Amino acid sequence: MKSFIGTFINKIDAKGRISVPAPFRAVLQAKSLSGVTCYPALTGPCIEGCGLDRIEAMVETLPDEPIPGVEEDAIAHLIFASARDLPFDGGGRIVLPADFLKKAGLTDQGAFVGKGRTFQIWNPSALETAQAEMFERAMAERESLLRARKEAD
Amino acid sequence: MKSFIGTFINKIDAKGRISVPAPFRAVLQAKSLSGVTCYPALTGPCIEGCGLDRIEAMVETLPDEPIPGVEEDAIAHLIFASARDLPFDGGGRIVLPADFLKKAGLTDQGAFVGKGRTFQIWNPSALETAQAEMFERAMAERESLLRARKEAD
DNA sequence: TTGACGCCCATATAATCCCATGGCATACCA
DNA sequence: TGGTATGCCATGGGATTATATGGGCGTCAA
Repeated sequence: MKSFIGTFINKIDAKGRISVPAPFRAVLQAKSLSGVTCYPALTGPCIEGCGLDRIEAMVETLPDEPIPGVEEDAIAHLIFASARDLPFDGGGRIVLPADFLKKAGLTDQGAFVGKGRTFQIWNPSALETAQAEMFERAMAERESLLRARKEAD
Repeated sequence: MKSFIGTFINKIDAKGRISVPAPFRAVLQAKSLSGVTCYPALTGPCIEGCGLDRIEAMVETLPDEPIPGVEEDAIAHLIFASARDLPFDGGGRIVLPADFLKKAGLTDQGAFVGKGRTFQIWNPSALETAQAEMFERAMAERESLLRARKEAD
């Protein structure tokens, strides 16, 4: 199973088009997919994407109750209602809908960030800020772990 | 299971290419891999590498929730965002991306350092400095251990 | 009619492949 | 044992291909 790896910055043209990085396209082509499925990320100001197969797998995991509970309904709504299937054009580009551009603060450039099973599309400068924060937090986490280990000795 | 052992210094050409040492390639070929996966090391000014299988194994350990927590999201980000899959060319070389060259201070030469399950790529002179420091610290550690043992007698 | 959208082609640049070379170590032969 | 042949490996450069990106044209719907 190939995964989405690496960060690639591409341009967004006047039509809202952006090239999906070739390595990411290769991951999808391995599943015979000719497009990506995108939805607003719940964890940050960016767009998340994956293959349609993953979305369909999500459907399977949801309980198929005739009368869904409030929780399931909310989850289904968040993911499925706002998800869009974006097909590649001849050059491997997708068109980002206006609401996605707005949600992620995208203007002239988009950064594709690999996340393993999924990827995200960020405004490059927002990405830099967010990454710095994540790094800080990870380092702090690491420090406290080392301290705990030392005390345990 | 073969592991990455030894140190090899190879040239970096104008295109950013560097030959992966044949013994290292053999380790990867044993796993039917035709490339290496590299990422900036957290512990020092160098690039770390391993087989793609090792990264994919990490994907498996991550929880596969439709809605990831912020924590899991950050972990996936730190692992995958800065990693790159670098395939071998016909001569067993890889091309090092510009940001890797910068991170590790690489210019005309790179030192491949075996670390068992992984390996690292260093600027040769930076490696020498770092190794001297590591040696100093190891010796100091040894001294204090010996002293502690003597007091215990 | 005016956008929005899908589809096509054009192009510069960057990445990838391919082959040639020289050095080193090993294997082979006289 | 000395000398030579062979093969692998690291490296250089050129040719070919892929990629990212810009723009044009027809179709459909508001």
